[in-house]
Amino acid sequence: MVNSTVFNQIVEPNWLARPATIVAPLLLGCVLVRQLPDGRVIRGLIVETEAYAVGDPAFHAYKRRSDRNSVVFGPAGRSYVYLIYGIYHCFNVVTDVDGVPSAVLIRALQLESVPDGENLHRFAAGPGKLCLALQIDRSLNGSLLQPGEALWLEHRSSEQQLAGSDSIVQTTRIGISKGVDLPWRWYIKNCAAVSRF
DNA sequence: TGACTGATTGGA
DNA sequence: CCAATCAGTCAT
Repeated sequence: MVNSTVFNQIVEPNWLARPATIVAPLLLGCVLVRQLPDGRVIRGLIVETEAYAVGDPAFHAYKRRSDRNSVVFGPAGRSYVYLIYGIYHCFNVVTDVDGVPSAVLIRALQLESVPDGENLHRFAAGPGKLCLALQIDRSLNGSLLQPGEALWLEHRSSEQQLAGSDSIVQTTRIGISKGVDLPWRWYIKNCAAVSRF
């Protein structure tokens, strides 16, 4: 009864080494931690996720391995970051076992604080916006998600336990033109930091 | 609804 | 080589 009530447990690669459709809802309520080059730390509660997996036509790895998507073919516990529409970045957590392409897109965070004048609940409400807020770009693609690196994940603390499955909404994914019927998007119900309701 | 932006991809 | 596409965001 010492550290467990004070410090969050780190999310380990083995915990992520399951199908993206399993991990994506479990990541809701976990904390994404960003340590900036100057040492400052930004923490955000994950409130919206999407799964991308084998046989999924919307997945970047649907057709073949390439320079861009190679990290999602590797073992769980690394970041997959790509540039989208020429201007924004998207951050994913690589999941499932080595050799099975799979990832979870982190779509929105609830931050602890935001710059003066910014909306606390909207500053990281969207995959491009959260990468801006946490200064995530392609230089972090393939990085290990563990303390001491630029990014890591922590499990839900006792103060932020989700009430139960009632508090999670499962629906279809956003912004894609293929695989639109797969219900592989999850978000925390009634959370003002979700990108779209 | 459409403008913006540039890496990536797939087809000549 | 070139054209289309794109897991987004914001202003209109």
